[in-house]
Amino acid sequence: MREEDLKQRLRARNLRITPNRLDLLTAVDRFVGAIPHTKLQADLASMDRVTLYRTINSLLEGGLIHRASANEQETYYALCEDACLADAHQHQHIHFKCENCSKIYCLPLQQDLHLNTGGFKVKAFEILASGQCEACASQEK
Amino acid sequence: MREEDLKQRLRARNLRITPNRLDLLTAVDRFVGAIPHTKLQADLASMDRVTLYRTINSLLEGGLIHRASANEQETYYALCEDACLADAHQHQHIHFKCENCSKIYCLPLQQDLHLNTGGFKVKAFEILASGQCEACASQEK
DNA sequence: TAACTAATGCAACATTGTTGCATTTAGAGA
DNA sequence: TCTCTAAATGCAACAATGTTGCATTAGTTA
Repeated sequence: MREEDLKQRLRARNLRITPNRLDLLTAVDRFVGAIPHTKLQADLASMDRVTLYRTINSLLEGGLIHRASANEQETYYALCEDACLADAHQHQHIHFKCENCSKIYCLPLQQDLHLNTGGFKVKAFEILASGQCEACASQEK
Repeated sequence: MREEDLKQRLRARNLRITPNRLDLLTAVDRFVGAIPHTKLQADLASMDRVTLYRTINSLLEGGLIHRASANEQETYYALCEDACLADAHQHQHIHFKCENCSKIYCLPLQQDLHLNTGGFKVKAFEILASGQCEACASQEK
C-alpha cells in the first residue's frame, strides 16, 4: 500500500500523521498475514517499547488495525478493511494459524453462520482456525 | 459433580489425586461458565501461585480442562466433556462471552462448518462469540 | 509563525508466567 | 502398614509483557 493511502486512513480517523504511526502501519501492511507483536518490536526497534504499545492502541481504537488473536500467548495484528468502523469491526473472516509455518492469515468466511443457541443472542464472533496454509500445503506435493 | 467423579477422571489420566487438584477441579466445576484465572487465584488463595499454574498445566495436558480463550487479556478454563482426549480436544462448541455480565459460556455448535478456503486446510477451529447471555437477555424483558 | 494539544521517551511499576531447587506427599510394592 | 520413589509442592528469583506519570517534542490549526 502506498504511503499516501496510509496517511489518508489516519486523516480519516482524525489521527495525527507521525513517523511512528506510518512505520507501524507499513510494517503491518508488508507482513504476509497478521504480524506478531514480537516481530513488530523487532522491526521497530528504534521505537520506544511504550510508544509501540500506545501507537498500537491508537490505531486499534481508530479502527485501522485489528487484533487477530490466535495463539494464547502472542498477540497478532492486521490491517483493517476500508469498511471497518472504529468500534464496530466488521470482520467476517477467519483467523487462521498455520501449524507448519506459524503464520497467521485472515481468510474470508464463505458461509453464513447461525450461532444463536437457546436464549443466547450472538452479536459478534470470531473464528480461530488452524491447519495447513496454502503455501505449506503446496510445498508438500 | 461429586468428588468421586473428579477423582475418577484423574485416575483415568494417570494423574495423582491431590487436594490441590481436587480443589481446582471443584472450583472450575462449580463456576457457571468458564472461570477466569484471576477468579481461580482468588478462590484458591491458599495455593501457591506457581503451583496453581502447574496444576492447571497438568490438567490441561491431561485433558480434564480446556482453555476457553475469549478475552484478549484474561485466560478462562472449563471442564472438558468426558469424551475429550488428552491432546485432541473435541470441542465443537462456541466460547461465548456475555457483554453484560462478562461470563464465559461454552455453547454447542448447531451447524456443520465448511471452513476450507482455497488451498488452506482447516484441521481445528474455535469460535469466540459475544453478545447477550440467556440470563441477561431474560432479565431485560 | 504561534499556540495548543497530542504524541513521544524515559523511569518506574504492575501483572503474568517461568525456572531451579529443596522439601513433602501420593501411590505402588514389600 | 511401612518403605521407597517419582511426582507434586512451596519458595525465591527471574523473565516477559503491559501500564502509568511526567517532562519534552512535534503535528496541526489559525
